[in-house]
Amino acid sequence: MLGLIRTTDLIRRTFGRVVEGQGITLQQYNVLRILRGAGDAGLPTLEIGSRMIEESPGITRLIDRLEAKGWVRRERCPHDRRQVLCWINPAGLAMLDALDEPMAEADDRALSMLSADDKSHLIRLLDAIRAGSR
Amino acid sequence: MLGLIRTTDLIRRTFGRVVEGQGITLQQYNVLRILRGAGDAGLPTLEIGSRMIEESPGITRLIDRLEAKGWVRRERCPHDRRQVLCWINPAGLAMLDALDEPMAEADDRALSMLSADDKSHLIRLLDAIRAGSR
DNA sequence: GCGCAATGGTTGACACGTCAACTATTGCTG
DNA sequence: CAGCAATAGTTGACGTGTCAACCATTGCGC
Repeated sequence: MLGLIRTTDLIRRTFGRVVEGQGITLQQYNVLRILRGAGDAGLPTLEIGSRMIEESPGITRLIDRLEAKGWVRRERCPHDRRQVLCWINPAGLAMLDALDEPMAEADDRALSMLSADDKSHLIRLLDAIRAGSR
Repeated sequence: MLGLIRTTDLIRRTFGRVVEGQGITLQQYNVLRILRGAGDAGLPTLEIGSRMIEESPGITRLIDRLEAKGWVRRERCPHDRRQVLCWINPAGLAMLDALDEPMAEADDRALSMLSADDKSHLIRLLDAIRAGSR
């Protein structure tokens, strides 16, 4: 239990330090990654939220900040005017690209001490915990 | 990586929900547990922080709130007037006691899907990650 | 077509976590 | 013993998570 929390905090900080070089936080990075994956179609606000682990109010403000920094564009959807679609813009894409390499390295380093077997076992155990904590 | 973060978030919320019945957060609960363990000797602020995973400013304010709710007493240490000692008081102890049982149950439930072997394996893997992320 | 519940978001308020800057003490060093 | 670095803690500012309350828009049922 405690080990889980401590380990995750450590990991989060490690990756946070990688992205902060670009003046961004880990959560903001995650949102941008999701938007990059969505491509030209864009994504409604809550859809982004559901791909993270967060409640909507957090998402709204997260995107407020990304928009203020000029990495994201938002527009009310014409078909369903309740929705607000979000896109990553070129500046955001460029910034993400600059992080791809360092993030991949950090990823390697973070789990380099585990064998492939260890990793898949870890994943199975974590999945089991989540499946059981319904 | 992602599994680690998702699982921990889930766990944190699960335990958070248990303690919120007493009008307390998980972090506040952790501080009180540490203070209960310290007994009559009390603990200096930063010592509490080092047993959690947090930087000092967070601790100061965490304890501000605990003191405001009447669960903790603070006093400047006479021997080293830089330090501020903290003690849990009777009201805090009573509140903690009320949580012992539900927390133990939640603990059982949270990991009930894992065998003893699985648990020790998980702990080993997590320890390995922390040891390697130096 | 009207009424109303459901859906999609936003705002306000509060608890954290973290960084940087600052105060108060200690205690070492010359 | 004067001076200064190290230690203990606090304050300010900002990003993030979460709850509750709220507004706008849709779309279903009658």
